[in-house]
Amino acid sequence: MNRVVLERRAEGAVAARELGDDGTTVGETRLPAGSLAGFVRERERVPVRWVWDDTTRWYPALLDAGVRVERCTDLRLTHAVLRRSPLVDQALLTAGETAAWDALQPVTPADPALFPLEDPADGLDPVAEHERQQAALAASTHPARLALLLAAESSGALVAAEMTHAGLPWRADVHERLLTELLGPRPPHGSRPAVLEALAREVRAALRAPELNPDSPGALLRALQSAGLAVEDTRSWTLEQLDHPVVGPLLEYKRLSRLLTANGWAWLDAWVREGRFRSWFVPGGVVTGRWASSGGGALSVPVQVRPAAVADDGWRLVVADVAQLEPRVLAGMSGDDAMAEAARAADLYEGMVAGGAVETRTQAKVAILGAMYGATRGGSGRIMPRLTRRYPRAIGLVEEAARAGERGEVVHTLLGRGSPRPTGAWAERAVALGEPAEVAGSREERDRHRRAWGRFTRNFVVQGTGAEWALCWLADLRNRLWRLGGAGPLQQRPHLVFFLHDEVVVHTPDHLADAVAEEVRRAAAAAGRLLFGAFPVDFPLDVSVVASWADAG
DNA sequence: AAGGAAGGCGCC
DNA sequence: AAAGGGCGCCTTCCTT
Repeated sequence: MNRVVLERRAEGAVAARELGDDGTTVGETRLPAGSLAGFVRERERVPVRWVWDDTTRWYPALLDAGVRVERCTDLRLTHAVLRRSPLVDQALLTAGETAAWDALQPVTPADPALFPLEDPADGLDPVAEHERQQAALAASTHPARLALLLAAESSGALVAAEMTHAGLPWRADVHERLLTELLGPRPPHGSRPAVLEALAREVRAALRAPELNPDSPGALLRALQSAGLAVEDTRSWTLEQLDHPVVGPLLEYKRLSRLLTANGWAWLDAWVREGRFRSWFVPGGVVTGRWASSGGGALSVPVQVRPAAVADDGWRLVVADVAQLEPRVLAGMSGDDAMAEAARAADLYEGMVAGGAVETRTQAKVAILGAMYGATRGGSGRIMPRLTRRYPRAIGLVEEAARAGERGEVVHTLLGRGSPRPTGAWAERAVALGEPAEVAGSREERDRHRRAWGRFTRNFVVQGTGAEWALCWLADLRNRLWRLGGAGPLQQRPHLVFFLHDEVVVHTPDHLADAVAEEVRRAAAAAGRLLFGAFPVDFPLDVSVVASWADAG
């Protein structure tokens, strides 16, 4: 399949350079300003991979023009992956431009408009960068895995742009009704809603602190202590342990205050337009490969307000999430037959009980989370030896990742995404043994940092490979949805509107909802095969076809 | 006035 | 024996 490299020129013109299979230029088209969308639409009739510096700089305008692309290489994202991958010879990526590619940031429509050719991306040569990346990939120790990662990462960039373009269907009227029921009518700017004000009065009375502002953690802590309560912080979890009349109203105040500040009327004003919630998804925004988001808190849309996410008339939401993604990924990447056997159950934790590793589901969950996060709250520590005997490869993999991190080494995901190098005095010690003591901090402090980094690398390999599975799922699903039909632009077909780590939401015409649900499952199975080949690890989904997101699950 | 740290809490 | 991963974003509070 040919590739076409797009490059901005002066005055809004674009150069499109066609590369043949061997990477040599076989043609070049110069496009005057305004003609790019038409060119891309035509060229898409024959399979092509677009190569561009950064999807956020090209794709939103194409989508606005009604043009969808099948595949791309996002050089900014693939550069970032390759630069950190321990499977790659970094010398092959090095050039005068490398630092500029390292520094390149995605853009959002909210960014101040850049004047033409003032964008740092415009000083970069995408053809040269693409050649360096292809050479590095070809020479890497696992070119097939890395190539899959680069393709998935780039597909993710397309999905992210498409999800922002389409937006998550959001009924402001439903949301406002919910706010009014819980908080009272919208108050004038700067004052508390009636329900919150009443709760604040109750809190002040219970603590005999008539001037208290319950939003001030410091003042609240002092008031609690003056009332004779032995607390060191004001977290909800701490307050729940207390027996005092203030606890009820204070917890309710915190719950509703959180709703008001995070997803209240101001949030609606800022983020919901024309029936859609539009935030920006940031592929590769997290070092592990998970996505970040920007604007509106898309990574934490509370269950409380999900009733407002409602499909259009004649449309449905297909909501799908993977049960226990990360333990399943751990079973697959470690090749642990016993854990894969447990993962054959719809509930992996029940599978562990059935396999005799533990007595109860709760034990199973605590133990697995402990193994993946490095936590051992009492009970988990006692179960670990049994877990290690029963699942030697799975537990061995995360333990080795933790030890490597503690030694200051880089670890990597199944497909080759590398962890960051540790910084700080303890890491320098780890690398250069025998340095003078007392360089920075106490021995205890250094050990604390070392163990914390071990917990990070322990989790990195699992979280990061989980993110790779999810990217493959998403990329395959995107293409399946497109093929499901329709002739119109994206928003008239089934399309993705939300993605969060192990969960997707598809907005689809009613009559295609069941077909979408089936494709979501097939895409999950395909992702499992892409990452783990024939190794038998299942990724069962919970799939709901609903009018409102709140009805899923 | 602006910026950042800290406390806190929502999501996976 | 103990050891809790990754985010975004709100308000308060302090510094510059």
